[in-house]
This record gives sequence, C-alpha cells and structure tokens, in this order.
Amino acid sequence: MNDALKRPIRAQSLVDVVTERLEAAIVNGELAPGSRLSEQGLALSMGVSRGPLREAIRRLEGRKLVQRTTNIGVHVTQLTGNDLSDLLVVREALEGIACGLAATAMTDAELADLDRLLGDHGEQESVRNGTGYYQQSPDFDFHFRIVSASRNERLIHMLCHDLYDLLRVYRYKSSRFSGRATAAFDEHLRIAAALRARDPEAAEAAMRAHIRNARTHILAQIAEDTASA
Amino acid sequence: MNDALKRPIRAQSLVDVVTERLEAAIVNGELAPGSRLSEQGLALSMGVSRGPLREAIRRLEGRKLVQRTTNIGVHVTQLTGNDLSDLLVVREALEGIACGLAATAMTDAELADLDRLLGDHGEQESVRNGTGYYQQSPDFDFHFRIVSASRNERLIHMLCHDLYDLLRVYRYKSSRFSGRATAAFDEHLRIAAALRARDPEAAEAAMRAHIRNARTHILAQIAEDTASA
DNA sequence: CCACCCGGAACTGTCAACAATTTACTCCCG
DNA sequence: CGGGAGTAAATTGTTGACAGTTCCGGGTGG
Repeated sequence: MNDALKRPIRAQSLVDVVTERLEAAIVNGELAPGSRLSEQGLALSMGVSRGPLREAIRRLEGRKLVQRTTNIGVHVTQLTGNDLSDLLVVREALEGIACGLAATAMTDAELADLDRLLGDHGEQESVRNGTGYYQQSPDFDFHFRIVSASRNERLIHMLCHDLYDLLRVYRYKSSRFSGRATAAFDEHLRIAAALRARDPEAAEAAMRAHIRNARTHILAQIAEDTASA
Repeated sequence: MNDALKRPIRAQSLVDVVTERLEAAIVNGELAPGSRLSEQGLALSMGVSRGPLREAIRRLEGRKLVQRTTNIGVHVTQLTGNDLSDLLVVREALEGIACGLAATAMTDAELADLDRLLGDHGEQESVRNGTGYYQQSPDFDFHFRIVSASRNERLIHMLCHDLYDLLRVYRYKSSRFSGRATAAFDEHLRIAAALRARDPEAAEAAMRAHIRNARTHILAQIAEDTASA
C-alpha cells in the first residue's frame, strides 16, 4: 500500500547498518547501560573496520545514547535517577502537546484502532490483576499511536525515536506491585475518551496527568530501591 | 568562583574542535542552509584529515543540523515552512514547561536580573518603535535565562543547545513591520509578572501564548513572502 | 537541434597502518 | 608487606591511500 514502488531508494552505507545494529543492541539491553564499547572488538565482530564503526558511534553520541570520553572510550549512557526525572518532565511536555494535537488530527479509523487496542489490553489478565502492562510493549503501543496521530513529524521523531529509546535504556522493572498497572490503564481510558470527544485541552491534560503519575511512581520506586540497597 | 580548579579537565580531540567550528559556522550563517559541505575542502581548510571531519559531521547529523545523503554529500539542514511550524510547536511545549518550572525554581536574584534585562529592553528605541527586538540576541537572552532557571538539565540542553541552534539556522528576518516587537515585549512583561508571582500555571500559560503568537506571526510572514515570490 | 551514450574528473566510502595515550603489570625500594 | 616508578600491552586518535560512485562535459547518431 505505502507506494512501496516508485519511492526512491537510497544506498545504505556501512555506517547506517552499524548504527542500526548498535542502537538495537543498546535498546534491547544487549549492551548494558554503563558498559564500555570496545572499538576493536565491535569492529571485528561486525566485520567492518573501525572507521565506519566510529562514525556510527558519533551519530549515537549526538543522540545521547552513548557517551565518549577522549582517550578513554565510549560507554552506553547510564541514566541517574535525576536524569530520568528530567527526562520524564520533557516527556510530559512533549507528549502532552502531541496528545492535544491528536485530538483534532486523529482520523476516525485511528480512533477506532485505539479503542480496539484498549479493549485487548482490558482483557489481558496481567492488566486486570495489576502486574505487567505498564512500561511494556502494549503501553508503548498506545502512546506510539497517539503521538503518531499528532501529524507533527518533528514531535513524532523526538518522542518515538529519541526519547523512547533513551527511556528504554533505563530498564526500570515495571510496576510489579502496588497496582500501578490498573491505574495506568484507567488513565489510558480517560485519555482515549478525551480524544474521542475531540477535546484538545482535555486530551493534553489527561496525558500530562498520566505521565506525571507514572513519573511520580517511577521515582518513588527508584528511591525505594536505592534505599534498600 | 566556579571552582575553576579541582574540576577535572579532559583532553579535547580534533573531532571536538571541528564539531564546535562547524556548529558555529552553521549557526552564524557562514555555512548557509542547504549548502553542500565538501569533505575535502573543509578538511583542507581546517588542516585536519577527513577522518575526524567526517566524525564531527556524523555528530551534527545526530543533532539534525546537517543531513547526509549516501554517495552524494552532506548539506546544511534547510527547514521548510512546515519544519519550522513543527519546530515551534515543540518549542511551545518545552519552553512552556520550562517557564512553569522556573516559576518555583528561580532565585530572587535571577528574578531581579530578569527585571533589569527587561528594563533595558524597554528603553531601547528599536523596541519602542516596533523594529528589531524579536528573534534577536536580546530576545534569546530573555528566553535563555528563564529556561536556565528551570533547573532541568535535559530541558535546558534541548532548548538552549539543540532547538535554538536549529531555529537560528532558519534566519527569518525579524518582524520588520506590523509592530510585533512591541507586542512581544508586552508578552515578556506578562511572563515576568507571572514568574514574580511564583505562579507556575500562569507562567506556563503566558510563555505558551507568547510562543504561539510568535509562531503565528512567523508563519504568516513566510506565507506572505512565498506568495509574493 | 536534441537525445543519448560514454569517458574522465571529483568526490564519497572504506580500509589498514602509524602515532599518542591510557591501562595493567612487574619489579624495586622503603 | 605496601607503595610507587617504570615499562609493556592494549586501546584510542589520526592519517593517507585505495575502491566505488556520482557528476560533468564532449561527442555521436538520429
């Protein structure tokens, strides 16, 4: 459908491929936060020379997924609690406005899809009894769809590509207990309602409240974890 | 004061220097939007080999200041009207929340400085008669101080480093006519008042309204320019 | 006169080697 | 036995050269 043909295709350089692989490895945890990347080792295992590899790393550096220290090496970005806190504030602002835009820009079909998605979520056992759900694939799905409906390319890219990647690096274990999952699901329902009502202000407010709650919850959990350690 | 001593200093690689130079050249217009960067030429004129230069370019690529097309070359990012529109929406969201944070985090001294800055602005002839001011150094100063007072490192970096740079690339000539400068100055006064009142919601609302107005104005001007051309 | 094809020049993509710096280890001295 | 200087190995920083692609111009045929 997506006019797969006729759309000009560009050659992919080694740097592009290496960048994708590295990004994937970082996001899925194969390369743990804080771990050091060995240029020689990676170049060897990927079968490329150090040149393209270094260029790929520089690109990720610009996106703050890795950090290079001159003459020392490059390390996968490790977010502190403060970093995460700052980042979630940014997310509140961006996703809030994205949700507001989506309220008017979203098509009826997209709205229906979103409802279907939420319906599926509601039937999952893990959501109903409060385990899982939050900060997992289904959750990202929900947010991803709304952001995509904002029709603001820059916003979509900043959130879905840059920010979500960064957040995934900090793999806080969902909310195993305390029933956050159920609360989050309720908040999702409220957001969807505002979108259905085509009310930008309500949609933005609902989304911001949702993310603010998540932030509070995550920070509390971190504080607890560090206190016990 | 800034514990200039005792703070570890890191060696600067060629890539760091080249990155700074390129960034400066792009921001100040020495390298025009859309213009092509010749690796050979730049490497020669800067006195470095192509390796570090390419790595510096990759870093800027990650920040979207330049765009590379495989086997073709790299071009300074050229924002379309749509891009600028999207970007200003992002700015509204980020700077809005930054202003809200500043309302509680700003010190009294910072507030006093801001007032002094506004006082200076008000006495400038160019502001009073409606030429200049907007989207120029004094304007950036005002916004820069508020954002800095948000105490959110990530937010500060995204706005003051990444976003402002990108906006500066699109050098729309201020608002020469139509008295936007005076209106903008009034909006600045309103923002400062909300900050002085330590009212986060009012501060965020005032800042968002200000940026929204600026956006409307800029887009209208662009539409006008393209229509006449 | 226009369209097409075909070199050659210029440029980008990639690589392997060299230089400089950091790290780890060993050995010596107190 | 502990600490530190010195040296060797490993790693990063930088360079120049080679390979592949794109772009420009001239020439030829229709």
